[in-house]
Amino acid sequence: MAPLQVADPAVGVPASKRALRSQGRQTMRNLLDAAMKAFDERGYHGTRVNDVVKIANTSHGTFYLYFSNKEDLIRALTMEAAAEATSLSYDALLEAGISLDGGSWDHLRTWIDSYSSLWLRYAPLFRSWTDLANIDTGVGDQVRRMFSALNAGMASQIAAAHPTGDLDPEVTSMAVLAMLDRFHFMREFMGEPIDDQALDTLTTMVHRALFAPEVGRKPKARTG
Amino acid sequence: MAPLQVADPAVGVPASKRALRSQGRQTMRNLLDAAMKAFDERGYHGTRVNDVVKIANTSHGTFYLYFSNKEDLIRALTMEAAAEATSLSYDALLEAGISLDGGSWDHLRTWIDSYSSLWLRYAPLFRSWTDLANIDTGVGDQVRRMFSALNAGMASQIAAAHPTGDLDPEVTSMAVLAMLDRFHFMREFMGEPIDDQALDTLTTMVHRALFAPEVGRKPKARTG
Amino acid sequence: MAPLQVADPAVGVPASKRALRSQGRQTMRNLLDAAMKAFDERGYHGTRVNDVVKIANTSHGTFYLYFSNKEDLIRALTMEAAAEATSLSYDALLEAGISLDGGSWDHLRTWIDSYSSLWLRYAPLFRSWTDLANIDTGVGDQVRRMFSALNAGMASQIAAAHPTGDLDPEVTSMAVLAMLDRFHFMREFMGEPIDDQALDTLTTMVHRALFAPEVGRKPKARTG
Amino acid sequence: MAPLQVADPAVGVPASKRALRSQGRQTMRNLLDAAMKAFDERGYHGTRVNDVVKIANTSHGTFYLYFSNKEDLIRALTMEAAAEATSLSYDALLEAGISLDGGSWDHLRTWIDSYSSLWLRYAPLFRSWTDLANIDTGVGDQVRRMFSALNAGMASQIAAAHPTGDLDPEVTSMAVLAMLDRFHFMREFMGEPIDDQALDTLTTMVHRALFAPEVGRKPKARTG
DNA sequence: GATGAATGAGATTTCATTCAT
DNA sequence: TATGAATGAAATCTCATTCAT
Repeated sequence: MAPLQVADPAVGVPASKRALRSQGRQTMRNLLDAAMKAFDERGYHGTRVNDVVKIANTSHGTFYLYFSNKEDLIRALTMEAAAEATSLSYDALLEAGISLDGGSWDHLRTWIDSYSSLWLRYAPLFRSWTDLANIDTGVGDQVRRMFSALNAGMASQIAAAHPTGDLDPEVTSMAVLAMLDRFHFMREFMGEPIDDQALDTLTTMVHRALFAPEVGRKPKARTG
Repeated sequence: MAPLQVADPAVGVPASKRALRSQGRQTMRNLLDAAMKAFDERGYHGTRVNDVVKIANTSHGTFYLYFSNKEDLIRALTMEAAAEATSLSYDALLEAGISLDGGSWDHLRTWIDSYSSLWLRYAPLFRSWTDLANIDTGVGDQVRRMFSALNAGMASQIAAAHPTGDLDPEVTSMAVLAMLDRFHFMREFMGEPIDDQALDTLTTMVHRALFAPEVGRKPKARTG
Repeated sequence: MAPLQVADPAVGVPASKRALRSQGRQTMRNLLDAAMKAFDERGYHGTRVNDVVKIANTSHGTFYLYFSNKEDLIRALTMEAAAEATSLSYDALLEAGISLDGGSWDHLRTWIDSYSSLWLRYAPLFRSWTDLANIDTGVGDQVRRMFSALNAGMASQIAAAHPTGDLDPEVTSMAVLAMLDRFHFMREFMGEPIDDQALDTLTTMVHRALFAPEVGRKPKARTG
Repeated sequence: MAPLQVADPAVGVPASKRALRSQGRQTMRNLLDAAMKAFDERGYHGTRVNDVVKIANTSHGTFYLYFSNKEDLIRALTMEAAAEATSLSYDALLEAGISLDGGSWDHLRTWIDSYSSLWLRYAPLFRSWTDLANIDTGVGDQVRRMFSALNAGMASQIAAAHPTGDLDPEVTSMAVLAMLDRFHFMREFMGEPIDDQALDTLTTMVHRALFAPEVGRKPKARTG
């Protein structure tokens, strides 16, 4: 089962200035890639501009030709990642012929697969977001926007599948995304593999959470 | 439904030294609380020792009387949090008379409630861990140990409830913990409340994921 | 003929923060004095923070404990200088028993003497102002305020001496201050001494310009 | 009353090299003008090569085709200004039929007018000189030479007008130049106009200072 | 115990100048 | 001629940590 085809990041010109010639574009790409590598190795906060330029095999001065500082850099990367992530949302799912309407386990699995490869690709970034989103307003808003879109798409899929569902689609959807996201992080952190078996299990859990008939007792009405 | 009684947070002597008189004990407590506050406002990396001592209304010099450095401080806090978190694990659950054996929604709800209050109490710390765990080995290991315990406890509960279950209890349990943890973060981040309704929904989802009969297709055997 | 007694600079706490103990006040004083020395040797723009701390025999970090940057430093010095300069204005003159009312050459000489010693004391600063006043708004405004006061005082003295004078006192006064100020700069720049003889000549010129009966033709009425 | 005719500003080749075609000549002129504009806005020290080339609508590389460095640029401008200023000196005055011999107010006024338009034209440069002259030896010497010529010319005019004068012509002349120069600066700095009225007043003051009969007491003989 | 002052390693950033095309 | 890209020396600034009182 192939992952969803994700959109070409393209990205290119972040917060920047003058139009770049091809040499300039290449240098900028190098810096972005280098940053990703550096973040992976040492985390955002542990990464020095110095580390990035060393990996990109260029100079300090050059870095500041393309980014006004480290924050600018992570915003550029975030923009790329957010663009790709959006490709996993509602419309993209439909376009890819994937729908949760029928409660299809396979469709769900395909989508989770796509999410998984996205996560793996941008893991260093995703890890940083947790911390950054609460500090840097720029990144925070970017992430919020992206996440909003993702959540809304998922929620409407869920709603469509559950015309008479008893759970709030927005809350449900957020719980699903939370599980997916953090599961990846935890597996890596604990040194466990993220393989097909793990994703199968994950899929089954999500599938049950969304489509299983109610078992056991329902929550009582509450005040507050 | 009252939250699980969590362990006395008094914690005890961090990485530090000599027995403290009550004045000293108080100063130290002030510093720890101040640190928590500072982390909440600016994140771990954004927090300067300066910020902490200002909030604690004490001086630079005093800080280093109680902690050998900034890491020492966060390790102390982590230790407190980890101690409390452990109280949510297997043994604690049993002691509290809570068991998932029967697939009781109410028992699950009680446990989730406990988790929720723990999370809310230590949110600033939890947010930092994501980033820190990859940088500071000390904290990383503390968190890993704590998480291991939590996961093992949860997994054995699941196993007990599902003697013939088809999903790996360790993986399942990690997915549940992931969902709980991240759900809280996301709700806060998106400005949504973490109220009884949200926790009910969450509980129902976990309950279904764990105890629902299989619906739809099962995963096929895979290679890889 | 003794220079006017100028006010105690006192100054002390510039843009700064917490109350300083005596050690701190001393360090700050050292830095201010060192800065003056450095500016004298290399001009404001030629001076590095490094130069200042080397002269003050302290460290980089200490500098930033007292000043947030080089601009902050020059603003502190400017404040001192402006305070002293104000002591040469109207009220100070009267208090010192000096009045231009009678067109007294001696009184004028005394005042010019005071100005001269002020200038010599703050020469490095005065030189920088020309350039800085147009760049840094902070310094610009400080200087403008001080100069305004000085000019107003002088103008009212002139007006008092010339109840029927034909020249605008404000313009006249500015011309006098201009001459005094720049004369000092030029003498230094051209390597000529600023001695009693030079100041006598200067005094006589100012005296004539202010009190001489009109000689030759007056300006015709003009348009524009 | 028309200003003195000032020398052709075409200047000529600065520190630079090969004969320039007309296109090159134009580019160079653009750069010089741009520099003037930049200096006016941000002062010499506040001006980056970048600012200049942006205003001149050309590139970094091009700048260094015409000037070997930033100092070279300001020296070129200084040379232009100095050439024009020299046109206000002795010979130029005589050639223009202007002489202070007779103590003519009108002749003085004409000369001051010329000085005034020169100053206004080169204000950004003049402002920078104060600071620069103490840093850059090249510019310092250029200015000193120019000023020397100006002063000598003025002094001999004064001497001629005062065969039996009691004041040192060199000192007197310097005081006059000082007044003229700084008066312009101060008027601009304080936001006051430099109009005919102001220049009339200035002229009258200089005229009195130079030609008025002694009033009041003379300085006593001094030692030192 | 407590504190204000001092430190300096190390990170960030600027910008005049050179270079390859 | 002209240009965009690259460079790196040198400056600024931060902040965890130590010290003297």
